[in-house]
Formats: sequence, C-alpha cells, structure tokens
Amino acid sequence: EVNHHLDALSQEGLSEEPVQEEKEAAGSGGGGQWEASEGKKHRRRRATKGNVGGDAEEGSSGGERQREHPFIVTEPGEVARGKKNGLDYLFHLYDECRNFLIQVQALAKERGEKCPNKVTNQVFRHAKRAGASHINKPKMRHYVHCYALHCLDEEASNALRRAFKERGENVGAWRQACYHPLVAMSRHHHAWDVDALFASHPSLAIWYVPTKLRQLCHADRHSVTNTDGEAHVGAATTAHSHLHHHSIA
Amino acid sequence: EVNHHLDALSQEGLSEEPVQEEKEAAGSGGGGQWEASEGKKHRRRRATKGNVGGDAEEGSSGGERQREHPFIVTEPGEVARGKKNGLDYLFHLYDECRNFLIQVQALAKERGEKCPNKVTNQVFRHAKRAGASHINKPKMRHYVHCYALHCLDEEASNALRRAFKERGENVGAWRQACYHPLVAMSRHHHAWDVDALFASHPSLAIWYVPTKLRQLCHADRHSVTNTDGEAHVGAATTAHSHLHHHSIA
DNA sequence: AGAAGGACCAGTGGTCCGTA
DNA sequence: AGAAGGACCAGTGGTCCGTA
Repeated sequence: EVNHHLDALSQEGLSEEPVQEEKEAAGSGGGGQWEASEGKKHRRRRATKGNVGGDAEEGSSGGERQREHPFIVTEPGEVARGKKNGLDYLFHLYDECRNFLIQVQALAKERGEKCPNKVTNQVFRHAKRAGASHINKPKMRHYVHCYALHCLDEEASNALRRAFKERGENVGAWRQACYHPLVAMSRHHHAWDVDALFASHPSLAIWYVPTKLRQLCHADRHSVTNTDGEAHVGAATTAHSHLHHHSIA
Repeated sequence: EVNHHLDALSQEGLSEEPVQEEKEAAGSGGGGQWEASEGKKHRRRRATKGNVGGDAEEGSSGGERQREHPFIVTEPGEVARGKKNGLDYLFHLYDECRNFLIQVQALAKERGEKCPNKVTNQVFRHAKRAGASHINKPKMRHYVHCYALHCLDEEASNALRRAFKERGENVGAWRQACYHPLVAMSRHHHAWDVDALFASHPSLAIWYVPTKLRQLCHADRHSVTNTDGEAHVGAATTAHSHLHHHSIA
C-alpha cells in the first residue's frame, strides 16, 4: 500500500480523471512516501465548478471543492498526520516541476522551438496535462524562497523548521522567516545580487526570483531595516523614496 | 553641418518634439555620418493620426505620415544618396538599441528591479521616451538576422552586400540571402543550435533569435532543403510532419 | 483565523496588414 | 512593386481575492 504509486496524489483528492499522457512523470516520487500510515480514504469527489458535461448531480452530495491539504511545519523526514502535508512534500513539488521543465525542454529542442530556461506557464500547463493537478502556479511561486533556503543551506533550513515546529508556529510564520537567511546570503556571498544567488544552484536557477525577496535584498543593500510581513500588511519604510516606485510592504 | 548631432535624426523627419530626457543617448552616433552631403531639408511635419490635442489643422498641408527612408543595399562604408538609408546605418541602429538596453539595465539594478538581458518592449519604450523615434520594434526584429551575419562573419556579410548591390537586388532579396550563411554557421559550429550561435557574440546575445531563422536551422538539421522566401509565400515541405505543428512557409 | 488556487490583469513577444 | 511601423493578439508573469 505504501509503495502503490499515485497514492500520494489520490490522497489529496485531486486525481479525478487525470489525462494519461506522460503519467510516468506525474507519479514520479509520489509513491505514498509523504503520508502517515493510518488507513487511507479513497473516496473521490467531483469538483462542483470544474465539472465538465451536464450530469445531473445533487449539489450537496458531491459538491465540495477539492484542494490539497494545507501545509504544516514539519521536521526533516517527518510525515504529516491527518489532513495535512509536510514540508518535505512541499520541496518535492519543486523537484516535480523541474522534471516537467526538463520534459518541455526536450520537446522544444526536438521540435526546433524556443526552449524555456525557467518554470514558465507553459511548464505548469504541461504538468496539468500530464495529470499533475496538485501542481499550480500560485502555490509554487508562494513558497519559492522557502525552497531556495532548502537548496542553498539545508542545515539552516532544517534548523529553522525544527525551531518553528518547536514553537508551534504556523506555515505562514515559517515562510516569512525563510526570507532573512536568504537576504544575508545574498548580502555576504553575492553583494546583494539575488539573481546571482539563485543562479548559483542548478535546482534553484530554474525559478524566478520572487518580487518580495528582490525587494528585501534591495532594502538591505541600503541598510533599511525591514521586518514587515507580507504585502498588504506593512507600510513602506524607505530612506531612498526617490528610487522606490512601489512600497515594499 | 556634418557633425551637428541629431542631424541624422531630423533628416529622417522623425524628430518631432522628442522628450528631452536622456537626449545624450538618443543622439549617440547619429552625428550626420549616415547622410550624403547634398544639402539637407529641415522641414518638420506633423503626423496626422499621431496628433495630440485638438488643433485645427488642414489635412492636406501638414498631413503626411512621416517615416524613415527605406533601406537600400549599400557596400560597407558607402553612404546612401537621396531619400534612402544604407546598411551601415541599419547596423548602427542595433548598436543604439544595445546602449538603450545598457541604460535600462543600470536603472533596474539601481532600483532593485528585475534586469532584462535582451532588447525587450521595455527597452523600445525607453528608446522612444529618450527621443529615439526612429527606433521601433518591428523594424529591428525584421533585420535581426542581417545584423547577426554582420556580427558573426563581417567578411561574408560585406561580400554579400557587394554582390547584391552589384546585381541591383533590393533590400528584401538581400535580407533573404542573409539567412543561409547563418544556417551554415549554426550547422557547422553549433550543431544546429542557433541559440548557442547567437549567444556566442556579445552584441548579438541581447537579441531574440527570429522565428524564421530558428525554423530554417531546424529544417536544415533534418536535411530538408528549404529555399522558400518569407512567411506567407511557400508551402511546408517537411519530412518530419509529426514533429511540426506549424508550417515553416 | 490561516491557507490553497482559480482567475484576472497589465504589460510581452511576435508580426500582420493598413499605409505611403 | 517594395518597404516602414502602428497596432493588434495570444499567451506571460505575477498575485489578488473569492473560497473552503
């Protein structure tokens, strides 16, 4: 049961009618290794709005919108219990995307078309067509910098995970905390050039630098202390307003 | 007169009310060196449709749409006579764009924004704002591969110019002829990887590989003889139709 | 409340086609 | 006819905000 492939996907309730094209990629690494062994639930539900065709269906019975389980802060190697996903699984999604990119690149070269160097919309579309409905752009972009820390300093990343799990912090707090070690690395090893930081690791180089991290590195270069949280939360506090057209928030 | 800067621009009838911001760049290299000394015409006309504001204006008097003079095939160093521009001037436009790109990159780094590696829409917009109204995207994209040959094999490029001038061919025919030497270079020096070919020369690496050249290299790799002209002209002749979703035309 | 992701939007790469 | 370029369009990067 644990090694039955695609289990990790069906567990998420998102494996409804996957296109079979390129299934081998969709299932890669998903062999049940991310779930606690506590007796799975194989019920499959239909998404209400995503429904194709006009089947008569009671709105109350199969009507729930299906989503991935939310992430919780887990230690390295720890499996999330209950309807949760752990951070090893999160990082695994980035590896899946990398494999989809490699496939898109191979196809493009074969066809003589222009070849993406990054995980683009085209790659996300390819992943969806290949049945990987658990991968989507907003999620991957949201946690890119967390994956960056995992790639660039796995020890620091692991320590942060343990500390935030210990303190009972939620995923949002852990995610925020991932920014600062990266800013420090960009400062000390790359003279605040965060593009160079990302380019320095092959698994990371295929991801766009997130706007927020770029802004934090820029602010840090100008010695502006910025401990604000996500966008929409804070006010701009810059000593160089003539250079800033947008607030860092 | 010959060294009065901006002359080359006003000669083209396109210097109507340039934004003064970054004028030094707009005039760079344009110091009259591309025009034959035959007495200039400094008349300035207004574009009819591009008109801003509601000035009452007779349609017949100032109504002509102003454009750059068409290119003619010139030898290296030759100056175009009459209302024509020569190919040295064409290649100079690529150098101007490169300088605008360098400015945009410097600004982006200063502001901590993402930094373009290519001549993008943003660069063309910057060039226009800086008063370089003689630079536009369709023109630059149209002749990129001609500039590529000039960069990569100036001897071959010069020989081709002399041959086509000798034969009295028009610019379109010369432009078409520029493709084949590039395909041969991509074949022999880069195993048909035209992206690698462009990347091999710094002045060229900032330009997107044109679709048509990419397709010709792909067709050549599959030993498909393709001597067709521009798109819309020929029919697809491919021995690998299962790999082709679009005709090369 | 904290979080996942459909769907939107401004600005892109690409070039057609009305214009001169 | 040959050629220059305004303007359009499909698909992009980016992320908001209605949803659960």
